[in-house]
Amino acid sequence: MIICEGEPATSIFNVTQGVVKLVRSSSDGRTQIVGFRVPGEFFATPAFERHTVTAVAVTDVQLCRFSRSRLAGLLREYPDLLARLFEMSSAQLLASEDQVFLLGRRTAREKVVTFLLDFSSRTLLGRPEPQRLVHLPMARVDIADFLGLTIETVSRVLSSLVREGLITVGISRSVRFVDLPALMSIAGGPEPVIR
Amino acid sequence: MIICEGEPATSIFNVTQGVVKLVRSSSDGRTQIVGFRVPGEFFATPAFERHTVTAVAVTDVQLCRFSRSRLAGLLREYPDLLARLFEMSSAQLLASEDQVFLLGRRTAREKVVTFLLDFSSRTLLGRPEPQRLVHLPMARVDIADFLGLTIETVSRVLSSLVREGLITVGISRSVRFVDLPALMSIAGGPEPVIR
DNA sequence: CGCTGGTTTGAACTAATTCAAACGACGTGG
DNA sequence: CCACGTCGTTTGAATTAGTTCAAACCAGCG
Repeated sequence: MIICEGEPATSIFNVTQGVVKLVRSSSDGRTQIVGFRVPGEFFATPAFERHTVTAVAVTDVQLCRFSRSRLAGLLREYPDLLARLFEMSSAQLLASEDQVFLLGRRTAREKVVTFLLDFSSRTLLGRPEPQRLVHLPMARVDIADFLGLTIETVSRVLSSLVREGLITVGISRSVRFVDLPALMSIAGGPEPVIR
Repeated sequence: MIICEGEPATSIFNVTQGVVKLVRSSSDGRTQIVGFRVPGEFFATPAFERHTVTAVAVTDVQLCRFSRSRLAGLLREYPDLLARLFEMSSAQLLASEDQVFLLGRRTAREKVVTFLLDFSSRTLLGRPEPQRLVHLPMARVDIADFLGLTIETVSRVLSSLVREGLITVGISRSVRFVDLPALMSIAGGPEPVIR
């Protein structure tokens, strides 16, 4: 666990290696992952006094920490940095709204396929077209917690995708996209805005 | 309709009267409301070239529009304004993550009660304690679209809350909270962070 | 070799949806 | 002023997507 929901926010983090999950949880034990962070991405916005999420390492991670005071100094020194922070926060808002649509209006199958494609395109740094192969570093329980499903449902959907020949699952949580067009048509999603 | 998803973003808006809904929709007709905006709140972030949501007036509205060019000028003139924008965007991100938890991990009943209490506390400008009476300007279909439910489910939940004596519904979409403690315990939600 | 933690599969169940119909408020026109 | 149509809302019955509970499976590891 890197940071914990509710504790005083003293730093922001940049992931350089590995994957981090951001979790919201309620007192009765239900948890919802509000996002994953892969290398190159930030978490723990400095806009609030306390952390709004719990951050947990999904794999071994390497992080770059900026203390709040250091950040304040940098902001004075480089005024453009604030614009960059604003941009990042806006991009995260956009991603969060995508997730809202996903959770509110899409079926289990659509959720899983969308997750596979999204995560795939996010982890191949720079390369534009969707990869045919993606490695999922997180357990089923994390995928389920991200998609608002149970692990059994995630597992069943993956099995059915394999049965229908759309994907194959290899060892160590790797997934190969066999019928990419079909997968993309299942993912569909909100009207694609040029982003 | 005030702005439309995907069209070039030329302005940002501040609501001064009435209520606006922000909608994401997919090509197959499913829609998800990602937020409501009440007087005092902004929408249509200037961070992207194109609008990421469709904004529709729920009631008669009065808006204050800032063109992008005007905003750019203001940003040059008042550097602190950017910090304010960043804050607003962060607050919206927080709200969006709340909604993610709501959609992903809570039951229909919890969703509806949470919505009632949240909307109530948001519309009473300034007054801190939750009001006993709230006016819902939007139709059932909008509540359903916000909570990822159907109108029938929303209606059924409200009926059951009335039957159990937790609320009463008056004319013209007004709702009175009869047993506020019980409602708040149903709403519960993620661990309350001091915000 | 046997244990452990994650994953898959099966069967029963349930929360929420779907389909259908009745209901009620409201505005319009006779 | 009242009948009528419209649109939003409520209620009911049947259906289903996803969950729950349970057991089997499997890979990695001491």
